[in-house]
Amino acid sequence: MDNKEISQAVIGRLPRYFRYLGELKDEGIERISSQELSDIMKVTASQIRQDFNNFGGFGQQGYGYKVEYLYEEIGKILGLNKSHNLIIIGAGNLGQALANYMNFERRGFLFKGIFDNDPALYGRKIRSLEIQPMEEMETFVRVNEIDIAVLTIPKTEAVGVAERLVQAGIRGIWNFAHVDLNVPKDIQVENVHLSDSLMKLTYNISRFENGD
Amino acid sequence: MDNKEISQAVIGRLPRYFRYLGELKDEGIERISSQELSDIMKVTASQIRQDFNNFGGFGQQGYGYKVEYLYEEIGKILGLNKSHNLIIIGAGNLGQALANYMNFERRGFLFKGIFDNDPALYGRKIRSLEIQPMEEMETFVRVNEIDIAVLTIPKTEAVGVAERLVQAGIRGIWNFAHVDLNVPKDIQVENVHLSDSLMKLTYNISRFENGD
DNA sequence: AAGGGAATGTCAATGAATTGACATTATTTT
DNA sequence: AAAATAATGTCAATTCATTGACATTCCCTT
Repeated sequence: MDNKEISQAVIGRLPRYFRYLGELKDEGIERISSQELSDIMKVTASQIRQDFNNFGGFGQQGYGYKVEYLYEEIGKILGLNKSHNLIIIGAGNLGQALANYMNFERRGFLFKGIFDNDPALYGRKIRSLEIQPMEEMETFVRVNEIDIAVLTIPKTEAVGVAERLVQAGIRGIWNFAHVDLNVPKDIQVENVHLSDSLMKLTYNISRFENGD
Repeated sequence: MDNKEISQAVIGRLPRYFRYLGELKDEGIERISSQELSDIMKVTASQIRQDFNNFGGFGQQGYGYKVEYLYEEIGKILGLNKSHNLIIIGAGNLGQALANYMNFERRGFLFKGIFDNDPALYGRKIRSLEIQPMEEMETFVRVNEIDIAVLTIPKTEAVGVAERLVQAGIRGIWNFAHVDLNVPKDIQVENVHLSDSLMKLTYNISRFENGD
């Protein structure tokens, strides 16, 4: 593998390529050119080739790309060839919704535990997982080799919990709390700031109303 | 107002400024310089000034920015001075979680209805809102002046429902379905593709493991 | 009231990302 | 087997975004 740094702009596009290629594969399509993919995905063919070439050539000149092979390779790049153990911190509405969402499991994301600090919830089951007290979080992470913690707790608690998770050896945090976490740079954080997303939407709506 | 196009890169940063300024305001801090904000937010002071200047000068030379004023102005830019009427399409786990999330209401996002096509759910209440059949969606949008539809339905249904919403006069779609919607360009779409986000996280985790 | 200090607003320079162009190479056809 | 075709891989050009530098302007103190 080439070890030059890949820009996050490129990484951000990989899941979308992966999704479209998966759909093409399911439709039984075996090969595709960057131009055809360009038409479907509404991005330039040049960008597609440029993006893929960051990881070495996946295609064959004069032929195009083999859909299944390309799909598999992008999956590997995204780390989807291995399974990942996750825990959810915060058994509120959002935490429960994510725990119940089956599609993640199909991609190798395995929910191993769910934690909360409300005693009223302890022992309650969500899809075969019992809600556990937060005190047991660290031990659980170590014993069960948890890679990823999903933070669905209020922002006031999030920073402290993140620190504890880092101490316990977590590798990545999927952060739904509306706060920026400050963790060592070898710990990956992916933020999902829903209200930020909603504000972008209202900006674009009102911008359009004001005749732009 | 200046009507030159503002890049989405800038727009994407506005909610974060807004959040930090809100916190500063709550702490009773009245003024701040781009350099101080830079230290807190870990972005360059130059970028902060450049970003704000897209909308005309908010600051005073030699003094800095008035926190409250800046907060209000960015709120206006983001369209948060008006309230927005929303409906949720899809009363599954995620739809219910969003309906129950109180913080949106505080910012003027008013959930007016929730729809599903499962008759077993009709009439069931989520926070004072009865789940309604999807057939009533279009009429409801028109009668209640709904701006924004939140799509929390499977991707197979999402494209068709989006078209119906556009016909009914929706202004924006907050799309949680894992599919790209194809709508007229005067209709705004903001995608929240959770699995894409999770894949970015696993990419960064595995990239780090492979000693990059 | 005037001068010094401080921080903005803005211009220029740099850096990053995207697009365009084309030589190269594999495939397919004759 | 050779020529024609097709589409990649890659280089160069362009566009866009970020950073740096500084003159200008405003506040605040004396």
